[in-house]
Amino acid sequence: MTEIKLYNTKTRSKEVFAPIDPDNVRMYVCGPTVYDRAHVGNARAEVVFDVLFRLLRHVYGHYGVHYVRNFTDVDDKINAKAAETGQSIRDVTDETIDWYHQDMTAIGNLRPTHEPRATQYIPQMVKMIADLIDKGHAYAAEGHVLFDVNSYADYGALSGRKLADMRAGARVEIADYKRDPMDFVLWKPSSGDQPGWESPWGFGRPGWHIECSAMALDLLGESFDIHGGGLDLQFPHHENEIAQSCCANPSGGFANIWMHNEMLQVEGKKMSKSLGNFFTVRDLLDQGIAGEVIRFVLLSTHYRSPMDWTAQKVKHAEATLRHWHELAKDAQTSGNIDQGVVDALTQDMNISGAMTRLHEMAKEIANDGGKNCPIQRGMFLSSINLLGLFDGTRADQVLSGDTNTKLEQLIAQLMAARAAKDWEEADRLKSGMVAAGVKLMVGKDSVIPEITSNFDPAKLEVL
RNA sequence: GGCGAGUUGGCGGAGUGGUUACGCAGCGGAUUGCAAAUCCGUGUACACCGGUUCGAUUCCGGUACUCGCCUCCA
Repeated sequence: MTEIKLYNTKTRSKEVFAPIDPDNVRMYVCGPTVYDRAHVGNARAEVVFDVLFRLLRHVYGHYGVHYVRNFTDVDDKINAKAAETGQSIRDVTDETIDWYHQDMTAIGNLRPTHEPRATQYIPQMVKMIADLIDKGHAYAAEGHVLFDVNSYADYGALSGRKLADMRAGARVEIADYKRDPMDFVLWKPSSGDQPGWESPWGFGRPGWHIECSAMALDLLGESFDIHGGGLDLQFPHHENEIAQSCCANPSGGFANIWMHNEMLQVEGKKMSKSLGNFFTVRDLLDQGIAGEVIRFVLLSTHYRSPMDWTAQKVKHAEATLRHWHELAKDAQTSGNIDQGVVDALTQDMNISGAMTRLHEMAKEIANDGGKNCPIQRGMFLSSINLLGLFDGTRADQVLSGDTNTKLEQLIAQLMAARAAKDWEEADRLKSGMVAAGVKLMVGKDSVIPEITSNFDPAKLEVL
């Protein structure tokens, strides 16, 4: 059995991954709050854990891995969005979930095995909250139910914080009904226009943190293997999840390995709406950047290092993928994956190392003039697939039928001009297509077009 | 204020106690109607100051700088 090493935030070290049940490997990753399009930062986390999902499946078998990624579909941001657009809350969440699936598919992410919606798990949350009250870890006050952080000695262990330090931070809401400023909400009252459910503590809605604890318990059990998410969720979200789950089910232990991906910046700066460098996956796709290119860029930096999204990286990713597509053309996936690629991934997801191996394989194939054995090329393709790289949208798939026809026409003209040694006409067609954002690889008897991110179909029409 | 991360050749970006990462760009060459693409060759870098060591970019301590989280945000 291939041995996987993963960095565990909880122990701050790389550990050999030993699943509780190798026939039922369980992973939970915090999913989006569904009020708007996924941005590139969201995408980074999803891509990272998607590669882990693929690796786990490779090692433990396709049906032996259970990956849960939730949708938070009850949240004040959603309420605000609904009020703003005049849509119902359900319409907002349904539409956003649909967008999310489209965007994730475009960048080559597999669907997790379970995608629970928080609103489907209200009874489980209520039960867990009641359980916490029974066990003396939570208390009701003025329609709220709060978790008593002082009742859990290990509170702060994941993020390495002490309660006293946290209070000194003093950026939490201090309410009269809280016994400690750090106590956080498990249940809060809803007024008429807010979404709510009946509960022993009145009509209300769950706090954010309890959602994940309840869904993880229901779908994966009291203990499971991996819990993932962005580093910004480490505190307070994951800290609170641990407190809730470990207090409700002390013998379970909750997640064994905690994994956090680092944050994403854009051109050296924090991505923010005010700086104007905030963009969604959809924005990039609309700019003609292929989904697999987005994925490649997101995978090019180790998941535990901060990464910078730059236009230059997009260009490099396009060039590399173009090359790889050319080499893997007509290859059949064999399911045989290069051991070097797998080995790199088993070292705490050293995707750069895997890419290096792919570059080596590309060189071996290219050196053979493209006439090498199908087994080698099949392995190349299968290895690329392990990273999910050819699964997203490709640049040449975003073309409309009309554009494709026009492009084929122009290429036929170019070939004819070359055959007739009409260099003037050939140059005119060639430079025109290049100006439209089509990269041309002209061989002796063929011309292969590749669409770049600058592609503008309108410029083809005038040729 | 609290917690944490990082500093690698022109750029991106892995990794290691002693041997070439890799990619891109550049340079030289092959090929080519011209380009592009492709192929061959080519680069000896690890912030600074100490310490440990036969030997450190790689371990330990410190300095400087950068960055992130702690606040809705992955």
